[in-house]
Amino acid sequence: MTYVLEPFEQDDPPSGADVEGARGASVDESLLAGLNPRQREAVLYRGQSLLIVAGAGSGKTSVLTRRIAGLLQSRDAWPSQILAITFTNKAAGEMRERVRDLVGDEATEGMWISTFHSACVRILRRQAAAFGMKQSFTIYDTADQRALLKRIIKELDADTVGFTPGGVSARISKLKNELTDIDAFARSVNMEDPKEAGFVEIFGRYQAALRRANALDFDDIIAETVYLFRAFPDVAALYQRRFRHVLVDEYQDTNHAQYALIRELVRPVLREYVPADTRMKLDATRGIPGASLTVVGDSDQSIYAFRGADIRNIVEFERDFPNSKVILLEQNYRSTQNILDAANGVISNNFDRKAKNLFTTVGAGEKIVGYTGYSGHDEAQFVADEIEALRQKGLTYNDVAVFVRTNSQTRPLEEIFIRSAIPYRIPGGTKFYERAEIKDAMAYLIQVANPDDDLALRRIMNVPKRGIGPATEAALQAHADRMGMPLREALVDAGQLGLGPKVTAAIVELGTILGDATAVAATGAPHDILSDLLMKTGYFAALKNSGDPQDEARAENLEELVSQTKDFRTINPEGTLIEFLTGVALFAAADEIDDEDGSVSIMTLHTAKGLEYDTVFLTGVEEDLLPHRMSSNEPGGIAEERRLFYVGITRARKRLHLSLSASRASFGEVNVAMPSRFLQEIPAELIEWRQSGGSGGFRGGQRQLGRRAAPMRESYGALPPAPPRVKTEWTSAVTGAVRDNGDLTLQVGDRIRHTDFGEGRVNAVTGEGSKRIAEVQFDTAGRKRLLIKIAPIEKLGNS
DNA sequence: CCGTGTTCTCTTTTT
DNA sequence: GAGAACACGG
Repeated sequence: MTYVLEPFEQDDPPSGADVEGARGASVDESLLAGLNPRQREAVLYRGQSLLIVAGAGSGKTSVLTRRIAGLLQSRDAWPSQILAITFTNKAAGEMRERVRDLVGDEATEGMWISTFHSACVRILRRQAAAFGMKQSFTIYDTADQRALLKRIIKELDADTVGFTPGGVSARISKLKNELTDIDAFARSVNMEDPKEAGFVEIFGRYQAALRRANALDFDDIIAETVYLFRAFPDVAALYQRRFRHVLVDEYQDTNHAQYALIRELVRPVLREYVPADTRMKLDATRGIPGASLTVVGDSDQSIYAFRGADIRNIVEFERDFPNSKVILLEQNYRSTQNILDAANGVISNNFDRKAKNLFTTVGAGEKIVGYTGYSGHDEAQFVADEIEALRQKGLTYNDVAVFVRTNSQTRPLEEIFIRSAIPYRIPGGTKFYERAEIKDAMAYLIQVANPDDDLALRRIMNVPKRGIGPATEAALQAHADRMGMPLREALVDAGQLGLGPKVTAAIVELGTILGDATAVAATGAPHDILSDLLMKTGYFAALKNSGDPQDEARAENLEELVSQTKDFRTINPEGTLIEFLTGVALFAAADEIDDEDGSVSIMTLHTAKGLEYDTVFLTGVEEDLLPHRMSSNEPGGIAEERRLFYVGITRARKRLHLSLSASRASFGEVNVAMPSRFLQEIPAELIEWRQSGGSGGFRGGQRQLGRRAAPMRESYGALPPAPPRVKTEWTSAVTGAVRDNGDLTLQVGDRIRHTDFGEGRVNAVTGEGSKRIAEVQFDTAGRKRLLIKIAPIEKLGNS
């Protein structure tokens, strides 16, 4: 984890910072070097509110960082008066780095460059007392949230009437993103309806439990900050006075709560909240004018509607902030014209958008390569072969990214990459922090930092095994409820509960261990606390002494966690346990991308946003995957999927590969897949379809690891233009001819030949129509299941 | 209370 | 095809 803490204490502006500086001093010409006129304007504009509509690859990060540097240079701002919000911690780190390169080290001090969540957590910790929480509050991730909801639903027997943790959490999240709290919601809803009343009950209990546990979920982090500002104008004024320039990146992906937060931050400061001795420039009412706001975004790249992102925030910016200036950046500095033409072709199918056409001066570049495999593995093999072929031409693994729509698509890619000895990483896919043993260790740390967190305690109460089962836990819980204390305090009272001597001793010991750790939590080094806990509780020993071979790996993972806590302390010498936990909770997939570690990155299209690569493989361009099946019911769902495709395409600098497969395994079974409708939106002459050459499947399995054969497929050149929009069948010219065995009928006992697996005998045939599957016992390749319609097979006769 | 074996559900994307 | 939930026997 590379998360770097910013100073925790209130970093007051340097004395004199609220003086009206020598405004309008000039910006050094060198700061504007290489910028086009529009970009220059975006750097230099000094009005109240500015919207930069930045098409993909239009150099917005460059503009944003220079704008910040320019504000400093021209004395329009002190560093500490700047608040820049980015989408990921990684983006924040890079922005800080680039501003530092422009203006020097000390000039970035006190500047806040962070994500919405990090900034809000920072504010909330400082102001915790104001809204009745302890500074040590912990953050619940989606899994914690679900675990808690599951418990509540079970308590209420609400599962029997159809409430699921997932469904409820989605709904709560939505409400919080709309700043609808439990009271407002309860008022708005018909409580006669048992379904609604049930939801209100669950929501209420959930919120109460969070409060009792001194915890916030992701959505609370933003919403509570807004509520805090609204309830305490004096607290809001503190930040309004401090942040005179607010800059927000990826504005199209802000949700209502985030929008409201920004509105609060740039609100003028009323006279009553202006200190008497201020030297800041006052407006006519003797208040302080609102901070200047710069937002950067592109509605064509809005891909987080499912998370409450509201595209209207950017579309209606000019209405929301009157007298705002809008600057459009359309020149693209990233991709070749072919790639941009494909992108423009796709996105122009979204109606209801402002016309915008990306262009470049770098020339057409290479054609887009298309490939249709007959299975996910075949598609993955194409990617692997192509990567190796490009490597012969000098491309490095770092330059390559493989995009997927869903996480499950990474599996065949991983398998083939391992087989092909291609180094890869899956940011956000390792799920290190989601492993059971890591969650256990984290629960210990959370419990130590925040003893009110009953959920964390329940998780580790019997890990390692202490003989505390459900009955014992219930007894402890009952005692805690009776006394009105957190579960943690009940541990030390175990002796009063008439439990067995052995289990009582174990409980008291746990209480003591946790108590000792909490005593040093505020200042102690996280790695000391963690290794102490792992030793004293016997968790580490339990894994080491176990017979289960997997436990060895688990122990290693714990060692890895310990070493991460060490790294944390190296980077942040004063970093506390609670700060470590915050960093982990707010750590995002994109934060772990390392573009210099010599490996190919495999990631979801969502994670890919904001990134760029020389060579991009966009895989699974199929109906039901992209656009995803789930999106087709939702209003605007297809348009959002199209934007997702657009985002993927525009990540590529030089080479773009679009691939798909004629069949896709999901949820254990294989289904026939159809090419995505989006493919038809790309001018056909831009794509050069490669044939699968009749080969496919686990071709990689027949080659030696690490040694590469020359690229094996020949190009058949561009294929005829796409047919009109109809349901495409698999003989389609859209995607290049793919094998289609038509109505080939196989029966048990038939002999067949497969291009990769050789000859075999059909053992069974199952399924209907295009999904008919043959189970074949091959003479040498073992038993396989094949989709009869598309497998590269021929019938030899009946044996 | 614990371990094991079986059945069942589920898969979109994420701070 | 995996992970959770449940049932059952020690």
